Amino acid sequence: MGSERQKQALFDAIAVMGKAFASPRRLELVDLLAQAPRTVDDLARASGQSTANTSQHLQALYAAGLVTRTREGTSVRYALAGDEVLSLWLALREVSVARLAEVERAAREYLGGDVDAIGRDELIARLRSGDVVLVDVRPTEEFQAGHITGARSIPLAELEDRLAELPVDSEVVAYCRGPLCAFAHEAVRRLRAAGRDARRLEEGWPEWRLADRPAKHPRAA
Amino acid sequence: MGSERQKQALFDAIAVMGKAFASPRRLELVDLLAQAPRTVDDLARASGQSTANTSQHLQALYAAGLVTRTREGTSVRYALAGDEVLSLWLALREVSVARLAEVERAAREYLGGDVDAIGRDELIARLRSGDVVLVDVRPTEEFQAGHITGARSIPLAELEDRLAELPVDSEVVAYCRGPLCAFAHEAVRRLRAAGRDARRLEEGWPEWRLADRPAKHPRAA
DNA sequence: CAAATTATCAAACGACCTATTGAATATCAA
DNA sequence: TTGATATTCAATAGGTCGTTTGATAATTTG
Repeated sequence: MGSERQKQALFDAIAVMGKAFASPRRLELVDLLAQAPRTVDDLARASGQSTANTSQHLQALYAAGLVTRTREGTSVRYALAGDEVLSLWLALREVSVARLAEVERAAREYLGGDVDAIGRDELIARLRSGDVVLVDVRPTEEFQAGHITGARSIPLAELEDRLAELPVDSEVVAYCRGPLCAFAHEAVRRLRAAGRDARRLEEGWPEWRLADRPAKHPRAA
Repeated sequence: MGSERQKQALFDAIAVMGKAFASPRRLELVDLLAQAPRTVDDLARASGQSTANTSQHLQALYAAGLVTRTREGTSVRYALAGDEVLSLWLALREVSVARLAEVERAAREYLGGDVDAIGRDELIARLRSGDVVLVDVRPTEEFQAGHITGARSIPLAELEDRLAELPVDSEVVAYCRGPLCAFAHEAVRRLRAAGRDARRLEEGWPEWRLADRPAKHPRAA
């Protein structure tokens, strides 16, 4: 029968993974990696922290088994270690939104005013009948790493300049990184300001992919 | 559009929940609460730490929204804040076993030699045909707080004394707190040593209960 | 009301974690 | 080989976290 010391060693080992989720900066990196694999430098720029610090956090995530890394020439590309890790992150995020008022408040503040949303099932039906245009407003690299089948890529920064690409008579549905990402909210607000009929998809690309919906994987699994 | 500062505030808030999972002692408390609600004193004794320390950790868990508490006379009873929290804990544990070699190693060491196991579906079939006895080897209070229908309670400590209660011609299936709990492993070893035909159930009570009621957030599963 | 039980608080010390800085290493291209 | 880019390492300082100890608050019991 296992001893008390062995049981504590077990919890100590599990807490290594728990600790990995204990830093906001690391969570931000995990959230970025949930969209697409990236290099250290890329992650440092996207998360607005120094390269050395980013590297250090990535190594902590690596030690916790949450990410993999592969050398690519002069760069090192990090990626989430698997879909279980992705769903663990999504679950943590979801529970924290549900149970921590402060998270909910910070999310509302960050996302700005609420905009009309559309659910998965309705989107699929509308896509099938062809009377809706689906737009991926994330950065191009993330779109290229994987996106919802049938979506076209118009990064938020280019939205106003490329309005002409969107048919005037169809409703536009925008999606981005997930329910806590501000891109789709902002896209819908700008589309509405331009007189378009627009809603945001309730979920983002990672949630859609996990739900095993039609998706395009360039780096096929 | 949300500012960088607001985004960081959001991750800061989520990290509050992450931090709650960063301490082995807290994880042990969560694991105990996954079996049944308990008082501070009870948890302190069960986890082998001081009352003051236990109370402090419980308050950290409370601040992270992972547990609820209710006063009951002179005691305070803590409980997991919901099934989402339970499945989040189970998910973290599972991923850590899958991705951290050290967890897997510590688990093997703690559990002792491997013993034959039986899966959920097979157990249900065998229970229906009546040629198996299901034994819950957890402490009595945990059995009383909830158990698999049809199981009888024989805490591990009483197993040898109560061998006569188990029919000699039926196989015995033992279950406990979960796959990282040593009770069922040890029970099977003792039953075998007593000449009985015995296996352990692969999962424990919390997993069984969650599987019975499909999660409210199947996306996170 | 006083005593006993249970839980929380407060202070203090040590241990650990985080961010920064500057140096060191690895890979590629010339 | 040298230079350039990308990443990691090492050292440090500041902050946070965890445990212990002893005292305090809330509730029940005598």
